[in-house]
Amino acid sequence: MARRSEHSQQEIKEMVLKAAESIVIDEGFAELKVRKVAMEIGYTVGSIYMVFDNLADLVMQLKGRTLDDMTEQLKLLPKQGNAKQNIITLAIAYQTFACQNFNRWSMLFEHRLPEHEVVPAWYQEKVNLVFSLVELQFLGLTSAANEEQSKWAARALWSGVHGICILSLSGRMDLLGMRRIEETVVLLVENFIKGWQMR
Amino acid sequence: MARRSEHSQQEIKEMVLKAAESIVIDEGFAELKVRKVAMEIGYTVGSIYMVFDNLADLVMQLKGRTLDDMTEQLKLLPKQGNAKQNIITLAIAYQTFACQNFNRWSMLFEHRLPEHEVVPAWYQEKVNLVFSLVELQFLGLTSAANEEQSKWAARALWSGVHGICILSLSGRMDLLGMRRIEETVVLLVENFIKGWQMR
DNA sequence: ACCTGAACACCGTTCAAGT
DNA sequence: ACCTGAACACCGTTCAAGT
Repeated sequence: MARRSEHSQQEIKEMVLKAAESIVIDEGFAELKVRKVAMEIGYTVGSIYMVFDNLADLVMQLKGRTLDDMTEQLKLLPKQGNAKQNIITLAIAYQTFACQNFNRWSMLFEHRLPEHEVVPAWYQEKVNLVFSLVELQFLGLTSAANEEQSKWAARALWSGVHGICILSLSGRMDLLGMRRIEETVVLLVENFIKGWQMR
Repeated sequence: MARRSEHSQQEIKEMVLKAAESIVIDEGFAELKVRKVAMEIGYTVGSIYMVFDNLADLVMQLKGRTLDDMTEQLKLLPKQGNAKQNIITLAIAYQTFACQNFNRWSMLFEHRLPEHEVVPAWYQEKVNLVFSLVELQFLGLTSAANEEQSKWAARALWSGVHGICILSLSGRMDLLGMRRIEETVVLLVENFIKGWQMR
């Protein structure tokens, strides 16, 4: 037994992440088990702990990848001169990503670090990156806006968009269907911006 | 052994809920275990299953109680003629409840029913009750609003307020402190209503 | 050095067996 | 009828032992 060396540590790490990602996508975050991942890649449980501290570590990496995918998708969006339209486009794209990658997206918020554990800086940075895309557009919204206020407004609105996605996609709102959710997102964004611009 | 009959089924049910509630409040939802509850009330694990189908059932009852407490607190709020002010008051009260009852409030959204299980009607009704408080105020906001549109706007905004609470209280936003969160909530509400009223 | 797999502690849930 | 507590299946994690 042991000493196979068929794959480098790096390769195993990648295999684990790929396998774990598939499980989350196909069966949901609740179905992600260390033993299942190990079996999937043809190794035993112990080997997972060679490349990850523990399950929480593995999950954080997965969450990071999900944020990367989301950021990439948001960055691909066509930009126009109209900042307001860009924000609406971003909001719809966020909601679309949440719908189309529901299990991975849910994982971002279902998973909580064990008590008193701090969010790693590299992860927080990825979160900030998403927010910054909206903040950037908010700066282009009105000339007379303080940069700090702009940032603040962007985060308030983006949290709001997120709230609609969370409550809608958890079946906690009865009005359903992606179409309806998208309309709700647009409603929030348009009215908020309207109010913000005439402050 | 067995056959104690010191408490009625109803009494045991109540004892279980009280004990479970304490555990969630003091140690968080993740620390809620059947064995811990049983020990707390001086019974054995099996007895929990006399009065609840399973842990998920027990948790749903707990969540229902939390929603009841929240509704009660929101209903106690002083009402003025000004619908806009009432909505702001409601939003701040929601955020305050979330802060002051963080562990119980988090449980509402951390807990997910096992795959394909439907939310019980009685629970959905309690959720709707919360939403209805905001919807009612939205009807008083402008005379020229379609009732359906009003309801829609109320749910959009309320989801938004919830989003701010979720992201802020999970330490996912760097601007911190309850004060700052409250200001963010007010920012979202005021601008949304401003935009909504001039549509 | 790399990997195994048995072992440990800890879950939710069940149910035969006592009173 | 009420309640026990041992048993089961299933977790994450560790680590002595092999190659």
